Amino acid sequence: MFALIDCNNFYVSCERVFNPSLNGRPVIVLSNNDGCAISRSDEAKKLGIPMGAPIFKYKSLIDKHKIVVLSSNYPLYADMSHRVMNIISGFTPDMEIYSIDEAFLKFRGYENYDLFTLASLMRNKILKWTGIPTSVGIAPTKSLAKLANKVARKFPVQTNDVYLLDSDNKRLKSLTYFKPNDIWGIGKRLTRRLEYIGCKNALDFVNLPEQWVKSNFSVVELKIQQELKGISNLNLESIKLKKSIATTRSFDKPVCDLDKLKERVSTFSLSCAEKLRRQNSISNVIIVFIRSNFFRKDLKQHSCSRVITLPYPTNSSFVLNNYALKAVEEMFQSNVSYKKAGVIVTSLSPSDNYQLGIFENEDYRHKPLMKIIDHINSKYGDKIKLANQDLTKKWKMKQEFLSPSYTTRLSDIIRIR
DNA sequence: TCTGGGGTCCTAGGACCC
DNA sequence: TCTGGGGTCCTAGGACCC
Repeated sequence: MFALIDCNNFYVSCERVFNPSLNGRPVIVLSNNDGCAISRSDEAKKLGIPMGAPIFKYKSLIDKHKIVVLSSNYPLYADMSHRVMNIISGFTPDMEIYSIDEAFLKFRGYENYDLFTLASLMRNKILKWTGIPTSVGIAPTKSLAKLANKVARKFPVQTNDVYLLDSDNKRLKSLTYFKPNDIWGIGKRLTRRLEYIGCKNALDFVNLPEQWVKSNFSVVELKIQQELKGISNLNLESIKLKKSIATTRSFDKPVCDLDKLKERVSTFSLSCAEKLRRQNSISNVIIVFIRSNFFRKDLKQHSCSRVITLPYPTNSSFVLNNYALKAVEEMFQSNVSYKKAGVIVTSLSPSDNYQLGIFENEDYRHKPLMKIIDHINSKYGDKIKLANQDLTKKWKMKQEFLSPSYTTRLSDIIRIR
């Protein structure tokens, strides 16, 4: 059996652990730049704040119901996530950390155990040790465990936050209850197409001919369909290196100036290079994109990306930076206001084991320098930059409602009188 | 006025190879 | 008049996840 354990309203729950006055009140946590609501307490959900809601559109609702608004505090959430995952890993070695607030577990050889009781035990331990409430779904496949988790979340009182989907009757009942959109892997677009051909609930999707699903959608949806029939197709995935690494940002104010845009892309490419070195990878392909604000239909739109295959794989800040800047110069249009840009490095391989180029390879010269820079920057904060980067900290994320880093910064630790 | 960031996987079409 | 088959790699874009 597989289990999916999910932290309820994770970011909001993290905030509540250290600020209990938020309990029972509607709370939302915002995305970077205080743009959208990305975590909502049950109270805020009930008031009608949807996932991803831009807050400026909900100002009156927020004022009217005194909804507490917080900026996202990633150091706090990452640390709390770590603690929760640590506790979970004590229950079974077969664990896949699926996201910051979710983990899949596999119970091999647990035939004689009562999984419902075991899951409740795990849930209570996490709540007691970290203060984070969770829900658990248990089922024969990963997709069904996801669905079972939805049942637990939807009916917390009836299920005690744990749902064991262990019979065909329960499977059919759950599939009938949920919409295609509730299925893990079926999003808005596919749901629209499914509804068009008459699928009202998840069971209708499962009953479609497999051949039709494969040819009209793809093998991904076929696998999901089989998983929902109880045929296990997806296994736990072991921790592995990232296949791509990205640094992308929206700008507070639109950027019309090439030099400013270059400064941003430069910083993003260096950030990617640093992340590459941290996981001991090198990249062979770098993608750079810039784009205007597509919410502003009244302005001239421009969205462009360049995929550059490097002459040799590298994680050198200098090499990646040079190619990224060339790409921006090529793409930039002078009469456009840019709202977002990003750098993605992909086609990654291990840095200690790669094919050398015959003619050009500056990497070996940069390597010791990169090591020193990384060391200094991690020890003293980002002190070493390239000369074309912003040295004045002009680019700062909007975070007006930021909570303290309770668990990761000494000066922010709570004092008890 | 103000609308996030970081990932994965798949497909189609074009260009190229022998 | 009539022009193959089996591959790889690249690019761009789409769909999904949290």
